[in-house]
Amino acid sequence: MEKDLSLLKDVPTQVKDPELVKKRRRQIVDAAVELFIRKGFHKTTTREIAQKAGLSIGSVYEYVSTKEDVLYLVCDVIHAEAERQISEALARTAGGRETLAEVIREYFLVCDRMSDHILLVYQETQSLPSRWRKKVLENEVRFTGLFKGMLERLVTAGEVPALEERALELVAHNITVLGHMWTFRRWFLRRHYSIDEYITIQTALICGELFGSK
Amino acid sequence: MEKDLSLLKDVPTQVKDPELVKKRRRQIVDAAVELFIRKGFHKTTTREIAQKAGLSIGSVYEYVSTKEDVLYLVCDVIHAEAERQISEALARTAGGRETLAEVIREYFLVCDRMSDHILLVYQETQSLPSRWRKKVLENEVRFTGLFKGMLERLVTAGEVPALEERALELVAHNITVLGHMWTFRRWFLRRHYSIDEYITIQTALICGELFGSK
DNA sequence: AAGAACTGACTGAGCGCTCGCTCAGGATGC
DNA sequence: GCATCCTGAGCGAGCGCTCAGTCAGTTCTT
Repeated sequence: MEKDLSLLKDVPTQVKDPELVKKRRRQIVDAAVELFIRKGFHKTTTREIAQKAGLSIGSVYEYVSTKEDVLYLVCDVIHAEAERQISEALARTAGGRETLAEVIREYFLVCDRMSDHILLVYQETQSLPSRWRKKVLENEVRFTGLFKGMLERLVTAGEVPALEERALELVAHNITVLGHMWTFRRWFLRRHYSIDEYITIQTALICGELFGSK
Repeated sequence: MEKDLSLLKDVPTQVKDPELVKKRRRQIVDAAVELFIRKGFHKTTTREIAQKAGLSIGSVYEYVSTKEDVLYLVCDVIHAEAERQISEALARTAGGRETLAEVIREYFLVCDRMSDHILLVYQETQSLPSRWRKKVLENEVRFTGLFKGMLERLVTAGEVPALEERALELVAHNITVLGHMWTFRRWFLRRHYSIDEYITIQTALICGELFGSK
């Protein structure tokens, strides 16, 4: 809900009723996500978005002021959804020895389920006005921060050998990006590995990074 | 030169003289690379490309038949350049114990130098007609294959412990993508790590993957 | 040698169309 | 009857691509 407020500040609307704004924007975003995934941002027209959302173009422009606004809203709900799922997974795990493997597993499964969306963010972030591109990138960092925090907790709990802080941070980035790799190399990886295999092998490799010779 | 022929087959031209085609396409690609990097594919107009290349739009369309053709040519020379540099590095290294670290170093340095170009390929591949998108992705696999080959040679030479073939292949992918990571997270990484630090830490981590537990 | 005929690279005005966005007017609810 | 929300025809800027025409250089003809 704090989120909603910040969005209302960032992306202005002509419509007074905040509940209505929320509802209509949800319609718009849902329509846009599917179209952007299928055709890309540039090849999707505002008319298509309006039609699929069940609104007229005029109405759409009551709730956003540019097409880029729509893209920003889309990126935002994708991030929110991904972060929600990961936070849940982090909260679920006990914090013991198996935490690392469990969290990696959950995260990679999220990447698998949301691969279309992750790809979308990767490819279209550049089309955002720089002010919002920055926000999207900050989200990525916050996201990686979740892993870094977990790793640090494991280190202080003695579950994982102490590494330099900088190395630990890079491991967090590596985990994040290896999840993304499953999405943007899936045209190759899916032909050769199941998601379970992928998770198993990558987990072993990451454990090698942490426990391995240095 | 085999390459030139295949390009002439893939991307037709009205102009008879092959040397001239090569020269003019070089002008077009050079102009387009800079514009695509700065403004993106969609926001760059064919007129801008023509002007920067020192040709009229009409002339440009003697050498390509669509704007997408230009993008494909651009992706192609980027790949060719990257592959050339890596092959050279691979050939230079002796093949002994230090090969792995050296090749990783060279590769990451290439990624650093070419980061704008790598980013471009990542973001605009989707704008290619599917026939060419496929070709670009095949290039990525061939590229990763270079690392896989090197790793296999190290294993048979006994420099690296034997891993399952599938794990070894994923390590090759990981190396490739961690190089790319330096480019598409540079807005963050460059603020916290120098390229040398990045190489040192990542190399240690990758060695952990290979020599580490499991 | 000189003109005629031809070739092929190059030019750029302009066609046809798309698309983001607007705004005057209509519907609805209180 | 006023505020709020919705509608969609229409505007106009911009874009990819075309094509009738130019011209330097080459080949053919006499």
